[in-house]
Amino acid sequence: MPIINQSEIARKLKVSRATVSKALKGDSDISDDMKQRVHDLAEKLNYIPHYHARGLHSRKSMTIGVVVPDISNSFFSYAVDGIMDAADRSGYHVILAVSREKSEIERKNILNLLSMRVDGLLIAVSKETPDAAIYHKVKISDVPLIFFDRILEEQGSGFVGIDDRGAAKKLVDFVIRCGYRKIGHLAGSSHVRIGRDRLEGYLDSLKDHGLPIRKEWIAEGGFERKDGIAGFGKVWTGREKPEVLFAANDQIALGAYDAIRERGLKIPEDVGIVAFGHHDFAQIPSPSMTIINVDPYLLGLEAMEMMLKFIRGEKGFKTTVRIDSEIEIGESIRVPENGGFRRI
Amino acid sequence: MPIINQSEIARKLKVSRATVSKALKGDSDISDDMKQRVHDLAEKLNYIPHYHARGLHSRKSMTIGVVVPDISNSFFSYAVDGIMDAADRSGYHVILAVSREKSEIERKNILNLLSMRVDGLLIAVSKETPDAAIYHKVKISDVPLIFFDRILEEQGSGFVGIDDRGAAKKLVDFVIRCGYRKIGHLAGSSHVRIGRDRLEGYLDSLKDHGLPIRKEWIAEGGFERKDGIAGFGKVWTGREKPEVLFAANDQIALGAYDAIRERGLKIPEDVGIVAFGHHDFAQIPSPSMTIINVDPYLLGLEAMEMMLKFIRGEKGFKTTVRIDSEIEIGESIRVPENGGFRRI
DNA sequence: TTGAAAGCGTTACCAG
DNA sequence: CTGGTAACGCTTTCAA
Repeated sequence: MPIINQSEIARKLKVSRATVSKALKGDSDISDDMKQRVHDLAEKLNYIPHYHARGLHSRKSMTIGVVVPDISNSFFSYAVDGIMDAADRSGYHVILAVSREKSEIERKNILNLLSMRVDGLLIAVSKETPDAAIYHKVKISDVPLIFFDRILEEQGSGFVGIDDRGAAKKLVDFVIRCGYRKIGHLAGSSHVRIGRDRLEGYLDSLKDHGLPIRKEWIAEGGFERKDGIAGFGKVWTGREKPEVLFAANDQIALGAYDAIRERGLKIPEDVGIVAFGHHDFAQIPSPSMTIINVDPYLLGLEAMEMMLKFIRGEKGFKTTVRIDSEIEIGESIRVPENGGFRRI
Repeated sequence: MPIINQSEIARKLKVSRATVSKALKGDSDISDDMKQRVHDLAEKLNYIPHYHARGLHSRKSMTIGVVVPDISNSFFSYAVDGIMDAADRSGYHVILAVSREKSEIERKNILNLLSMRVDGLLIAVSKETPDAAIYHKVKISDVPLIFFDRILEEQGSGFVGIDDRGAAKKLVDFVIRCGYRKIGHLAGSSHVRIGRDRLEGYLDSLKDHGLPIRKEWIAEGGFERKDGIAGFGKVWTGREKPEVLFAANDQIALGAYDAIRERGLKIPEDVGIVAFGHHDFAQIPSPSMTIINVDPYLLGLEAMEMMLKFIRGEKGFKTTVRIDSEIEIGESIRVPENGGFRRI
């Protein structure tokens, strides 16, 4: 038996459709008796309101479209968690689409969501060079657009992201406070924003503490495991070795582990490793690793909250937000026992 | 500028809405010239079809509702990946809802999805005792319902799950083929289906190989890390120790690791550990662990494919499918070098 | 307190 | 080949 509609109820009750509609939403000008009868019958006949028919009229879908590059990536799945929680609280629904890091799929996803008349779009752009045309389309269609994590330069849209530079600085500051002075950096590519920002943060910290910048201890490359292996090779050639290496992400750290193991070196005795990441590192169990723990859940929460402000037409809020991070101390470097900072 | 509609195009072109509608979907009885003009203007005015208005008429949403208990759980995020891929191929959309393992949220999610008039419902039930009423509602509303991974006894619905029993047997068979005869089991709770099935598979294998069942080497408990610690304690008390332990999941295995480390024992020299899981174990890096690798992606794929058969009204397909698993060999047990089966 | 009618964006059926 | 009209399920305004 397919789901019935209001007309059906109206017919059985020999009243008009309008009466049923009003009774169902508790409109004050329907008698309590009528309301009761309508509700009872609705329950009995298993009536379920038709969300989109309602939306057609109100021109609101109470739905936010979200596009992420990859849902199996724990970073994004936590972010989506945060997004959904924030949406829930305000009675919004979320429709999730996955772009698989392909801008073509991203384009289709966005078009679909627009077709569904979502009230807003929350997007983490794919790694591929984006299709600017689709974003132009979004813009002229007046649908609020907010980017999270990955930004696409598109003026007039909001952005919520991790404070990479600040976090990197925070982590290196910590390492320095642990007493280390010789700190290298296995950087990612400086063609990518996160690569640049993390490198900048590292440099900020060194400068702040009056430490020299030793180019031979900075290895640029990619963000893959192999880049970690190669990077370690580069910074480990000179006469003087760094005491601690700051890896720009988990894959690079993993590669460094490989290289270290291969040389018969030990962590943290011979060299310490700290890395940029979040607590659900897929490959390196975080308890054994000292990381700067970025919180994707919080990022999702903030992104959706910014969206809601946007939609409600609030004024004067910041349209660019950067999420702060916390240090999680693992066994990959030696931390002074009584330095007064077991947990930062 | 809000998104325009067909009427707008019709007005500007001084033709009827019907003509525009037909031209846009390439109906054969519209002149090529007219089609061209309509398409051009649509493009120019940034027309985007209204998905739900269309659905209102066709009474099809081309959308499948999916409910999972937890999207940050990599098992489910991979499953959702599979679900979305299969849906995509057939032009279906997916709306994802997350129940946070709460049956009350699950109930709301289902109601929402029904309100959105999804064409089908794909559900992994939450751990809490389910609200049977909502499933009854689904049933009488004629919306196709398929459970995946976690089943709720509800006759007439499809189910796609992991073949836990077969997989457990396969893994223990492998351990036996490696030459071990003393194999214990850190079981979960036998009140839960997966606990029972994995235990059964373990027993199946022992029986098949004519090995005795040693009750003192089977520890039942829960599925948490602490249960792994406790379980190891139980099976490690007797005079004769097992050579290999089969843990019913990753958390239990992790607990066993803790207990083993605490006693100063070594893996795999003193005791081997194999476990039930999938390749993206959150806590134990899978390369170091021998596991029976279940594939959640495949599960999602199969579940959605069953749904599509259901919707298309195909006949005679199996409504219960169990997904097979593969062994992934890690360093947690010693495997004979030339046993002829480096990879199964 | 209830009902009639118009409208939301689209499609389908018939006429012309 | 094109257009008028009703219908999809619901809400809202205005009358009764």
